[in-house]
Amino acid sequence: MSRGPDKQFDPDEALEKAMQLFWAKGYAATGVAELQEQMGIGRKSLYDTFGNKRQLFIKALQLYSDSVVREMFSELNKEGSPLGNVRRLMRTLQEYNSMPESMGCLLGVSMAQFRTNDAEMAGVLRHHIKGVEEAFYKTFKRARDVGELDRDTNVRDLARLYMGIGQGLALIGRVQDAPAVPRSIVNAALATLKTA
Amino acid sequence: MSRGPDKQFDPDEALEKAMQLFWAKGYAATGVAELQEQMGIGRKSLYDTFGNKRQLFIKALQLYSDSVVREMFSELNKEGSPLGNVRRLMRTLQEYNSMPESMGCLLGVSMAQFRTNDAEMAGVLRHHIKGVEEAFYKTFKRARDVGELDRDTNVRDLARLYMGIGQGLALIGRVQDAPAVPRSIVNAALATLKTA
DNA sequence: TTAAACATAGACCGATCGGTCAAAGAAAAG
DNA sequence: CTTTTCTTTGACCGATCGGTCTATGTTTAA
Repeated sequence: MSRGPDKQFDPDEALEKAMQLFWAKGYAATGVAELQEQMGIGRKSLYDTFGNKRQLFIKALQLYSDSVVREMFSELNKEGSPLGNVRRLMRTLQEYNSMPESMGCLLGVSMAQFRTNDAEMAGVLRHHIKGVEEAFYKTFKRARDVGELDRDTNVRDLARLYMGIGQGLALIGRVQDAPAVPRSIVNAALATLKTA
Repeated sequence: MSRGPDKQFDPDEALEKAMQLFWAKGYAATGVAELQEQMGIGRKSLYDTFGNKRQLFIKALQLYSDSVVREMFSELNKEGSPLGNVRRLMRTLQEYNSMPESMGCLLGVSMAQFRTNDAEMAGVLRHHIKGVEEAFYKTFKRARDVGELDRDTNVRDLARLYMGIGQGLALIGRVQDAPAVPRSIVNAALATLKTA
């Protein structure tokens, strides 16, 4: 048996580049030629390694969840006050989405390009945002357990609200040229958490 | 002087159809051939009347603000409790974005396709979402004046939060197949308004 | 050394992209 | 009528779309 030569590029690095491009421009507006240029690989390699544009995109979503989202939300798992962690995360999100060239959230950008009529893609996106919801859910539940939230707080609802606020914030950040609006959104969001 | 024949189509109706298509699919994924088919006009008529695809899209955004958004937010201007109006509006948004084929908000869908690097489009989008912010702002201010909100409530921040929640809700609604998540978001959002 | 299994670059495919243009038709003014 | 001005149709443009395929390495096993 022969195994042939190894790839001359790192598929993970290439996928990372593809993710960045999809993130900035969205699925439809990103061309394969542009992708292969950014990824630094030939077209055949792209199709052999990732299938096609759509499958590449789905893999990019997975990578986004596993890296960007995971990294960002790792804040929530730190020790100490759960609500403190939420506040720190939200301030980070505020800062991030205030930058003049901020690209928002790849999941949100993608939800704007697909709908339930594309059952597979809608399912993939639901799966990923469910992950965000769960991260908030665990944290708010912990907050309630330690008494930082009222005992009758519906932490499931609250988690979904914060996921929604995050998506709205990221979306709006894409077209903002000043930090005022993101700041307001996070200010008002965190103000509601004082009902402890 | 001769005036020549009138148009055989209603530009307003054609623009309405274009708006619907951009709304469902987003700017990049909507082709001109598709547009002219849905609008029921020839290609030359489309370009003579609306300029080009981009200008047509900008006109569609304007129409969306003037019709869909205006209609939806007229709820806020009704007499009676300002916060009651907000609650009714949010429940309407919840219902709308729970429908299995919901398309979210054209403004949000568009923010996902453009960024600050496209200065003109970013400005147009900022302008339109500012309108949403103002609608909430006036209502929350009125709520504070009537004592439905604490005197020290930052109504500007609150307005921006609700605009953000609305965008997040609309975005998530595009890929949801069950009403649970939109319901949670609105439940939790309205729960924070009880601090009157 | 030869053959099999892989990866590479890039030509190439039909289809579609956004946009233009020429020809024909229709209405109003003379 | 004719002329002028406008609209319509649809052919057409170069460019790009996503995707395939051939030809050429390149590496490993036999």
